[in-house]
Order: sequence, then C-alpha cells, then structure tokens
Amino acid sequence: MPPTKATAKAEETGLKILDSALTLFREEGFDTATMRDIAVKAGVATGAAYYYYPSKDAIVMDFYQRACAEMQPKIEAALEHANTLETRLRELIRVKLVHFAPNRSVLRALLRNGADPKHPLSPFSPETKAIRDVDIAWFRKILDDCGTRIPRDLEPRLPGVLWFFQMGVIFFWVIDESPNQSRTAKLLDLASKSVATLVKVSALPLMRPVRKSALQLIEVVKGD
Amino acid sequence: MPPTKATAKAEETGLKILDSALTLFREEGFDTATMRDIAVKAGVATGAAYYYYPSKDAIVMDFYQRACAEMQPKIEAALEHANTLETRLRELIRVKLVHFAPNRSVLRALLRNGADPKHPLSPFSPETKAIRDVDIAWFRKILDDCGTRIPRDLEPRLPGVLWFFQMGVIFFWVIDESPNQSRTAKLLDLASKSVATLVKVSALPLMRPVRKSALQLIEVVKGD
DNA sequence: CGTTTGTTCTGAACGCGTTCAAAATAGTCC
DNA sequence: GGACTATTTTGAACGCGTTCAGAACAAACG
Repeated sequence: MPPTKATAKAEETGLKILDSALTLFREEGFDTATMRDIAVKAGVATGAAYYYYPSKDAIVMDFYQRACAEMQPKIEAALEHANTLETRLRELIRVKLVHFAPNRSVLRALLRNGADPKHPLSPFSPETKAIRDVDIAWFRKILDDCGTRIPRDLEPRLPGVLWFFQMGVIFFWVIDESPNQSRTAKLLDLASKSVATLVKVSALPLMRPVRKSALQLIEVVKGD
Repeated sequence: MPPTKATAKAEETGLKILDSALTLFREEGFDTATMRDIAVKAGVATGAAYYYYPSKDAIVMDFYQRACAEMQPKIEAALEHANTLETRLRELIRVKLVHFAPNRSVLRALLRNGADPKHPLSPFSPETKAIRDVDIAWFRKILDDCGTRIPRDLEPRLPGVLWFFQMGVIFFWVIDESPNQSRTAKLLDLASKSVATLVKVSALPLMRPVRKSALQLIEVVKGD
C-alpha cells in the first residue's frame, strides 16, 4: 500500500500511481516501463511517485503484499475441497499461480532478486518475513489435519521446507515459457505427489537414518 | 577474454581493463565500482571499456570463463586422490569454491541473474552452454568409475542433476555470510554424503517406482 | 482575514550504464 | 616521405532510477 498519508486525496494519488505502474508493467514489462512513464500516466510529476514509494521495486513489493492479502480467502476456499496432503499441497500452490497469472511478469521482477537475502525484495529478506510467516502457517495447517502422520522430529521443520518447495514451483512458473505454462502444471502434479509420498515414507522406521540426515541438512541451511 | 583485437597493444589494453575491473570489484563490490572508475584505473576513457566489453556484465562473464579454464587442471588433480562418489563429488565442488574464493563477490554479481534463463549471465543461458557442458562432463566422469552402479535409466540424466546440485551449493556459498563460509563447508559434507547414498539406494529394486517418479520430474524440468 | 505549520507535489539535477560520431593512431601501399 | 584504410580511443550525450530544495496547497489558530 502507499504508506498511510494524511489526506484522502493523497491516498487516491498513491493508488493512482500503483495502478498506473501495474498497468504499465503488465503491458510493456517491468524494465521498459519507466518511473517517468508511470508518473505521467498517473498525472503527477516524476518526483511524486517517490513521495509514495521509495523505489521502483517498492511498487512491486506493495503489489505482492496486496496480492497475498487478497489470496487468503481463496486459499481457505480451495482447501475446503481438498483432504489429502497431496491435493492440499497442489491446490494451495495452484491458487497462488492462478491469482498471480495476470501479473506473471511483475512477479518475475520480484523474484529476479530472490538470490540475495539482503535485497529487500527477496522472498528470504527480513522485509518479507511477515508475508512468509503467513504463508508458512498455511503449510503447517495442511499438515495438521491431512491424515498423514508426521514424524515428531520432522514436524517443526516441515512447513518451512514445504514453503521452500512452493517457492521453487513459483520460480519455475515465472520463467516457464511453455504455452499456458503447461510445464508448470505437470511439474506441480508430479511434485505434489512425490512430496506427499516422501512425507509418508519418511515416517517408516526403516527411514529413520535418512530422515536424520535430511534434518541435519535442513538445520545447516536454515541456521543463521 | 577481451574479444580478439588486431594489435598487441590492444590486447594489452583489454587485459588492463579486465584487471582493473576485477580489482575494483573485489575491493569495493560490483555495484560500487563504476565503469568510469574502471576506465580511469585502466588509464583509458570511459568509452574504451565498451570497445572491449559490450557491457559491465560481460566483464564478469569473461572472468567466469577464464576461471573455468584455469580450474580444469585443478579439478583433474583433486579427483586423483578421490575414489568414492561421495569424495569425488565433494572434492570437485570444493575445488571450485576454493578457486572462486578470492572473487566471491564477483560471482555473486553473476549469480544474481541466475533467475532468468534469458539473461546472458544466467548459468542456464545459451551463452553459458559451452561452460556448462564442460562442467557436466566432469560429473559424467566421476560417475563413470566411482564403484557405484548407476541404474541404466538414471545414467543419462544424473550428470545434469549433479551439476544442478553443484549450482545449488555454489549459490548457497555465494550468499553464505558465516565466518569463512563454514556453513557451506558443513552443507557440502552432508549433502555430498546424502547424494551419494541416494544414488546408491536408487539402484535397489524396491526403489524402482521412486526412481521412475524422480525421472518423470527431471524430464518435465529439463524438457524444452 | 493573515500567519503558521504540516502535507503534498514539482522539476531540475545527480550518478549510473551505455552509445556514438568523430578524433587519434597504426598499418599499408605507392 | 604522403595518401588511404582500418583499428583504437575519446568524451560528450542519452535514458534510466533516484534525490532534493523548494513551490503549492491545505488545515489550524489568532
């Protein structure tokens, strides 16, 4: 959102800038749309955009936050009709892809900097922690009552791992140029099934050493 | 390398520009070092740098290519003393980390754009295919005579998968801010062991369905 | 009403990567 | 040597994201 401003008129200007930006991003891509274009389209001076958003990236961030908020009820609805871990995982992620679909290229601009956790736009940055926590809570939820027994030692780590898995799928989707992103659809089907199976299998007594190794790895990756 | 120029003096100028750039990148980071700085340090005008390199990124690319070439004998040496899949995998990757260590931040600039396969600097781009192929050949080699039996169906895909695994480790290393990148060291140890175990286990008759699923996934991700 | 204080907006300017017409230099042939 | 071509180098200029001093406007108070 444009950071809360005093007057109603200001609120409106902020939204106008956001709207102009997103339209231009969609129409001609993030890089091609310049801050000057955005300002002109919103009917303000270049500098005005910076009164509402500290940077071009921040506009994308705002879009991302709003999108996440809008998605919450959609996610809830999608999970109603899904009971198994596999279907819940798949539907949860599918809701996001569908919701982001019209703005796939905007998301690409965001995930470009996914590399650097120091970058404010990274899905791993402190700035995005709030969103991440909400996301991860959903994965905890779908593990909670899915009928699959989760090993005690895996339980606290698994939501985060599934979130990471989700980021991988979204990332793949963003760069997937196949018609209608059909490759991602296939990937999501296959991967959801595999992940669900893996979780199930990981509970077998025989798998204890494998699970312990995996947990060690997770610990190293997460620990900082 | 600076694209082949006619005179020896030109060759030298090109190297001077490369050298100045890398020094500045190391000293103050990729973003802070400007093309003007680089040119001044090399004793030429700003535009001269663009006679040798089409972009700032291209300098990093050149560094990367040279580094890969220099690494070949080091890799060969490292593999002499390693016989198991686990140790070979670990040593192969370790050689790269050690070699890149003084220029970790330069590599970071390169991997920043790893996201977009359309970006020329991406490790997945057509522009980097030659390097990638050489890399993958090494992974084929360490699978060849490591004493572990590789399932027939997995064999053609596995080198690419291991290369991808390597990119993951390098990526983690590049953003690893722990002292001396000790977390990466731990990760590399654990992950090499796990990967080697996985490969071994994947050959068991019991694991056939799991392996087939994994292969399907690989197919979807690679196929384009 | 005028003054004052805070909010919103302006547009010129900065530093960056990059481009390019033209100048300087080197190489070649008579 | 001089004339002509190809290579190398220059530095001003462009478009971008961003900054900032101050103009314009609104609200509150006397």
